[in-house]
Amino acid sequence: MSQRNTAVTDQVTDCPIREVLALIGDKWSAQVLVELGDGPRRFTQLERAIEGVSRRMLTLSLRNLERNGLVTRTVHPDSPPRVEYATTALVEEIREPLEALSAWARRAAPAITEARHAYDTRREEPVTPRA
Amino acid sequence: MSQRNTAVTDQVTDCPIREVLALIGDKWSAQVLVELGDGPRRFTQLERAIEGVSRRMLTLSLRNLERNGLVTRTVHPDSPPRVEYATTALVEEIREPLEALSAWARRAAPAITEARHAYDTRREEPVTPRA
DNA sequence: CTGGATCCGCGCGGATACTG
DNA sequence: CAGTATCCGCGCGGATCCAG
Repeated sequence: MSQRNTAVTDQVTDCPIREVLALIGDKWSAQVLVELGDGPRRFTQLERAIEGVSRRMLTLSLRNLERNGLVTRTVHPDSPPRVEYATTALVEEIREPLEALSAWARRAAPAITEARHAYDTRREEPVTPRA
Repeated sequence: MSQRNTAVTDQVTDCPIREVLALIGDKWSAQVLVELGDGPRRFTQLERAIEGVSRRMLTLSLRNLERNGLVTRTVHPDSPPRVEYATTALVEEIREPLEALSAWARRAAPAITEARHAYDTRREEPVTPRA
């Protein structure tokens, strides 16, 4: 079974939000779901769409999503091989809150940047009074 | 500055959902926000409420949340020291989608467990036909 | 009580090469 | 095209000790 696909998921505690993170909280899975939101995609399409992902990690992410019932994998008996991934009904149920979080991220970005700057400068000044 | 509090956050790509994960996608931050959802809490209260968290990670998580403007830290000049943490208005805006995700996690749990089981057995049988 | 400092293991994830 | 196999660095996070 190569690389243990039970990696991210399985047991956590019993905090629901932790369960969600266990499902899509790794580096690429959430973005995969986003890409699949516009309809089924082939492996290479995903690879190109998701900037910076390696084939290895894309495969692992897709395997996990598939194992947890969030993504389906259908192999078309063509040559060259042709595999399509798609989201399941389970994912539809979280599309909306996920969109809400995305929208919030965009809206809050300036405030967050400012908060970071404020925090950082607030912690630097006491160290180097002048300079 | 000790341990680089820029750990999780800062630059990612430009996928909004990745930004959210960068903010609260680490092991404990989301759960901290959940605990603070019922009102301000002291450090030790959080430590006890969040099963399995170490003082170190709780501190780091709180520092990150504070730095990104999601949590406030107020020190009451008492002896022994008394520090209270609370969520900011920024967090209020995502309480609802976060709740939605939590609710979904609870609802979907059986389906996910079943999907895992189906996937696992489906992958084991071809290996050991009998046994 | 509320942390900070240090040490360290382990697993995520990147790079690369190989395959049906 | 759609993966798999192997190697490996690095950073997350746990354990422990110390401090105001």
